[in-house]
Amino acid sequence: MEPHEPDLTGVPVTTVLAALADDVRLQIVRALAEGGEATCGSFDFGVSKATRSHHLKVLREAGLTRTRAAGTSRLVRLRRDELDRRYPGLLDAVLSPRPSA
Amino acid sequence: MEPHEPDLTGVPVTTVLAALADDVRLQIVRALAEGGEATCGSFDFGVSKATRSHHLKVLREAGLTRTRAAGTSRLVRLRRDELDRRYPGLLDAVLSPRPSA
DNA sequence: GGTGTTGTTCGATAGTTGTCGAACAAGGGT
DNA sequence: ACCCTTGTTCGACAACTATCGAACAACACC
Repeated sequence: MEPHEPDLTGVPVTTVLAALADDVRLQIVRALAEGGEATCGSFDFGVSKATRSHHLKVLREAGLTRTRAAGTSRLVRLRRDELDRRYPGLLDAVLSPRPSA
Repeated sequence: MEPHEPDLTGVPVTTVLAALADDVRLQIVRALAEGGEATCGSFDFGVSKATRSHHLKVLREAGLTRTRAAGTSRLVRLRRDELDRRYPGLLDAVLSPRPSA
């Protein structure tokens, strides 16, 4: 099965934003931004593994992450460079909003 | 009725992103970013006025816009400065993504 | 080959959301 | 006073989404 990791230019902005507009997924993205590559199982945010798998699929299909097999695990990483090139400042703004209004 | 325009610091990031993650609302925001203040009726993007009113409410309650009465109309404007202070680069990135991947 | 680990997929379900028409409210103009 | 314009609110409805347990698949290791 192909991983279905789309070209960033082909993904509507609304799809990217919708992918980020969820608490669990935002925590995943935050963890990836800080810790680099990680296995799916490392994202234990109080949801079942079925739900986790679903969220990772949403992120992947929105072009936010890439996944590669590594034995029985799968390693997920953020497509930081590509995202920063297409949406400069978006990830920074979303991941660490300024305390000022 | 109070307009329910929240303090930006009190709105979760996911709420802001969810508000932007809709095609009609993004068109409204884009129009506001380019044209400044505008009446609700000026946003005719193929939806009924009930739907339009709903979208404007979502934007307002997410802290993206302010609304003030002006006769029988209402004038809507983008909270650009506040948003740029709290989420630097977000609006720019969302409103005009680079063509490069 | 069997067992355990790691993820994915498949229903099912409850909650949310986008959409509409119709009814309502508030002003302005004549 | 009457009407017209402009928006909001109220059900209603369809579509989507987040969530789960259970079943399945792939791989490693003993």
